[in-house]
Amino acid sequence: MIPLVPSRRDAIADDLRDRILTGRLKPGERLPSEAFLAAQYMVSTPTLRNALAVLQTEGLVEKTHGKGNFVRRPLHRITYVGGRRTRNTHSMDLAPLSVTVHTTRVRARGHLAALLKMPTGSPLTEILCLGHEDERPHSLARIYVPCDLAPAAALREPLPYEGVTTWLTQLRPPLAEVRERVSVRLPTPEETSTLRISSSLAVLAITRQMADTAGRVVEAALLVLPGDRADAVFTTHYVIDEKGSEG
Amino acid sequence: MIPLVPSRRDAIADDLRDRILTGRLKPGERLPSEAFLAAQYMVSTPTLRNALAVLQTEGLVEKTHGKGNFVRRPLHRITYVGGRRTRNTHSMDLAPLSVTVHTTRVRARGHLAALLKMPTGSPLTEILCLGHEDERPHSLARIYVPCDLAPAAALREPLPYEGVTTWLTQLRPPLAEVRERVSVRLPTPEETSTLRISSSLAVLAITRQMADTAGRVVEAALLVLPGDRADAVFTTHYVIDEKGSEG
DNA sequence: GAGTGGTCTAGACCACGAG
DNA sequence: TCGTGGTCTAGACCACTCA
Repeated sequence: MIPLVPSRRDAIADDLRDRILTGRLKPGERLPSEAFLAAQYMVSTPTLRNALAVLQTEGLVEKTHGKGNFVRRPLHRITYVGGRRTRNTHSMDLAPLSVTVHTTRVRARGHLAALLKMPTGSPLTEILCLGHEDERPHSLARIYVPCDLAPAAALREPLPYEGVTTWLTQLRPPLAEVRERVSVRLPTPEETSTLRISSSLAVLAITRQMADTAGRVVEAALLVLPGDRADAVFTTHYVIDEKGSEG
Repeated sequence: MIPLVPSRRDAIADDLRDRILTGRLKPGERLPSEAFLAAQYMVSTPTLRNALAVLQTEGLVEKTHGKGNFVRRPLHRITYVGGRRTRNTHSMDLAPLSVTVHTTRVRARGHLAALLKMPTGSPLTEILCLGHEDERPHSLARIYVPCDLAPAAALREPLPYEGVTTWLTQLRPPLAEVRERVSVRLPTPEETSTLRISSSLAVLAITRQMADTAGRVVEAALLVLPGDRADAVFTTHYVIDEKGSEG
């Protein structure tokens, strides 16, 4: 299974990775040009480029056309905390990030309508949250709320992210259930440019559905967390119960 | 952002993808040879191979050295259900799969010891579960249990997967908490060959920690679910409570 | 041995970024 | 304009599978 003669590409990728991880190539630093590196490793440019592609999908190298290849300044790893969205411990989603918020009016369509259990065309407030870590985009969240629960008038003026979440929790009825579906996929071209990530860097996509005690879906959210900088944690507590029901 | 002249590679990938998704190329079918396709699209072989690489990371094409390229027979999408591991609804993990189980004795080391909150070197029973869908490997689970909770003697003879899980739930004290950490990463070379997936197909890696009412970790599990065939769902219910404590 | 994919070469030409 | 990366070519040679 493991090739006896490791490919030149992998050997070069291993060497560069090592130079990055041990700090011999520093975050933000520009790598020598591809032509130079190719000469140094005595390979052709396509081979060297393949090696860089490996490091790019690992999130270690960032390529910029016309400028050069750079050691990626590692972003802080965020832990998305699922569930536990209560009055005290509300939404730790993107906590250590500075988040820019943009709200618009949209209409439910397709998948989104189904998530919210509303008919197609229902008016929604879309809250687009883009998390930044010192100017660099980190993660993305799109939150959808039925209009009657989030009057757009109140969102005309920009709010900080915390403001939005507390405002939302105040407005809506108490939650009874949060359902979060986690999947892995490649970013859409739009996400690739918004988050400035490689199109080959997989993301954690979380679809969150929150329902009140009446079973009404009061919020749907689509979260996009690039895999090189985010995990998600879910904790389930059990009520000790002879019948074995869930906690 | 979007190139005005789409690359030949992407155009070819788009065309082949379309032929696969519309069924003009059928699951399991062998594609024409790369040389033939290259001639057909009038590109060089590396360009054609790049197009196939795109489809490979999307999980649509499976390459086999010396045999050819095949349209991947899509595996059923599995939904891993987090939490809710109770007497009634126990472990739906790999439900529709046939699972082969292999148990061994190992010793806790590094990350694993920390997960189990046991000193390095503590004896463990490792239960290796490989889920199959008609002969093809699907997903992978490695479950670790302290030896006193899982006498290896009882596992000498092979058990079906359901047998193992019910046996485990019977043996151990009632659970109080399940903690699941979800992350995205590329498969290790070992996982690549075990699961027969492309090394560029990202996987959902779930680290599961189960504790009893005394806070003892009675199980740690490392689950590997290839991103093209698995999601995970977590549901949190709230106890309505004026103090806002969690459910 | 015939046919297949896997890797690599040594260039060419284009597109982008900065001065 | 110059240096950079992005894409592509037309082959070469090796490794694997199957008859």
